[in-house]
This record gives sequence, C-alpha cells and structure tokens, in this order.
Amino acid sequence: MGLNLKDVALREKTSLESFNTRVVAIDAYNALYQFLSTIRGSDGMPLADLEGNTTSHLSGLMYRNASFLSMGIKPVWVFDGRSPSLKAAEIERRRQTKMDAAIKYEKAIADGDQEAARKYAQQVTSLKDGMVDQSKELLDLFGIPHIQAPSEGEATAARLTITGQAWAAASQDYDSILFGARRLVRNFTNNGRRKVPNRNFYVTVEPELILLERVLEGAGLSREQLVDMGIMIGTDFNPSGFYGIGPKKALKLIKKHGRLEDIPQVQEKLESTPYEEIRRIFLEPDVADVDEIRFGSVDHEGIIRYMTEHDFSPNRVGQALARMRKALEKKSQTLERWF
DNA sequence: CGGAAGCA
DNA sequence: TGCTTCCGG
Repeated sequence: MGLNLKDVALREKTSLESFNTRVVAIDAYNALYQFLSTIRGSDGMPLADLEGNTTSHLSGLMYRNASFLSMGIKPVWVFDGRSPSLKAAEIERRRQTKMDAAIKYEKAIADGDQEAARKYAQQVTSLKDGMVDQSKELLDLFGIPHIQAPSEGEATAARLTITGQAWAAASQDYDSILFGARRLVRNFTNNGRRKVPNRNFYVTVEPELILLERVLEGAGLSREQLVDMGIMIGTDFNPSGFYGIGPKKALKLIKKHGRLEDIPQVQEKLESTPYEEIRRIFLEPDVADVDEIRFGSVDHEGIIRYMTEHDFSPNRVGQALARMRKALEKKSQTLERWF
C-alpha cells in the first residue's frame, strides 16, 4: 500500500527515453498487481486462457518488457520474499478489503451496476504463486534477469541503486525511498492520457523521478528522520500511523524535535508502536546479495511457444516481437553512425 | 496496460 | 496525422 510521502517527495517529470542503456530494478509484485487489476476485458474480468486461468499478468509482462527492450532499457525484476512479521496486520487489512470488495461485487452484479462491478472486481485481484512462477519463466525467455528478494522486494531494489547495479528503482510506492533507493521512478510506463473505464474522464500518467538526496535536502531531514516521519504517518508495518498526525504535522514535529523519542506529543503512541523494529526494517533491511546481473538474449520462438500455450494469438505475439527487433535494429544503426 | 482499429 | 475507442485471452 505504501505511505503518503507526496508532500515531501519532490517529483520531476521524466520520460522512458531518458532511461536508454540504464538498468532499472522493478518492483515485480507492484507491477504484476497493476497488470492484474487493469488489464481486463469489457466485462471487467481479467484476461484468461480457455480453461479460465488468468493471463493478464502475462500480457502485461510481455508488452511491457518488449517495450523496455525496444527503448534500450535494461529491466531487472525484483520479487518479494517473505514479509516481515510486522506486516501481518497490513496483510490482514488487505485481505479484509478484498473480501468486502467480493461482496460488493456480487451486489453490483445483482443490481446491474457495471461501473461498480468493474471497480470491485479490480479490488478482488490477487497474485497467486503460480502467476509468479509463470512470470519468471517468461522473463527467462526474454533473457531478462529476475531476483528473488529474501524479504520486501523494494528493499532489494533500493539496495541495487545503492551498489550502483541499478540506476533507479521502479515502483508506485514511496516505501522505496525509505528503504534508501537513491532514485525512484513512478509510472514507469509509456502512456500519457488514459480514459478510465466506464467513466467519462481521463487521467494523465507520466513517468516521474524522485531523488532521495533531493527529498532529504528539500525537507531538511536525514533518512533516519524521514523514516521516523513515515512511522508517524503510517507504514505497512504500522498501518494506521499516529492518530491525528498526517504528513504536514509529522514533518513539523520531526524537524522541531529531531527524532521520535524526543517528540512530547507522541510519547504515548510510542509505547504501543514497535518503532525501533520498524526503523530497522527500513534502515537495515534484509536484502538479496547480488553479485552480477546478467542479461541474456531474447528467445523469440520460445516466447511465441510459451504465450501460445496460454492461448495468446501467435500473430499478435510475433508482431510484438518483430516490432521490438525492428526498434533494436534501428537503434544499433544510429549507434553505428557515431563510430 | 498497451497495441491497433476507427475516425475526423 | 493525431486523438479516441476497442479489444486481447
């Protein structure tokens, strides 16, 4: 879910083109959830093979990676491992939200309310183990590396930006910067304006870059203080945060007093919050040790075979790959002209 | 979501 | 040619 750091996180517009040749560590769960909830047919249900197994994640992954490679972007997909036990409450909260959504979905269907049905269907989305395995198989066929994080994927992605193995981490959640990601890209996708289904308006999604150093400088905080601020607002590890304290007040308090222990207003809350443990999760996270990130070659035939097994049209898949190959040829030609 | 068809 | 709508599985 992530925390609300909009107010302190200075964002600058960017473009996919500017990521040419760069390695980007992608929060795999974050992206896969997005695919599952947004790639849907007109009935609001996810895409599925002939047996009814969901395939939206495969569609999203294939087109997204083909597009990344076409643009010279080097994606590394980072998968979540076991969640810290402190996340249990948040996970339970999400489970409950899904159960509620399932009930609301049934009601919307009974009422014939299409728009509501679609909305709640999206909220029921869940990422199954099998989908994760399938996603890794597809990445292998693309020659695109994937890393299994021991714990939160965002933490390992952040680490890669610190070691210099990745230029940036891509996720929708701001948690990445608490984990220390030097650069975070949000909306790491192609499109500008998008119509929201069944409704008559558009939203603009443009890639945006958040630089940890600038966030800290801009707010006049250390990373430790940013984490403390996050704890007051609420993180996945203390979802409700401190009652009555939002981003504005949290910033003011942390700047005035320096650290949680010294803020008079929150002493009572601290007694019931494992704040030291939450700090450790962000500041000393359990991350994968990655020695070398290897990019392989694209197995065109293998991808077509794999996607076809999941009832994708071989024509469409072949076309997507042909487009990618063409883009890469063009790229190497313009490069040759320089030498 | 992202590609392609449809339309001015 | 550029923008909107449609559809994939």
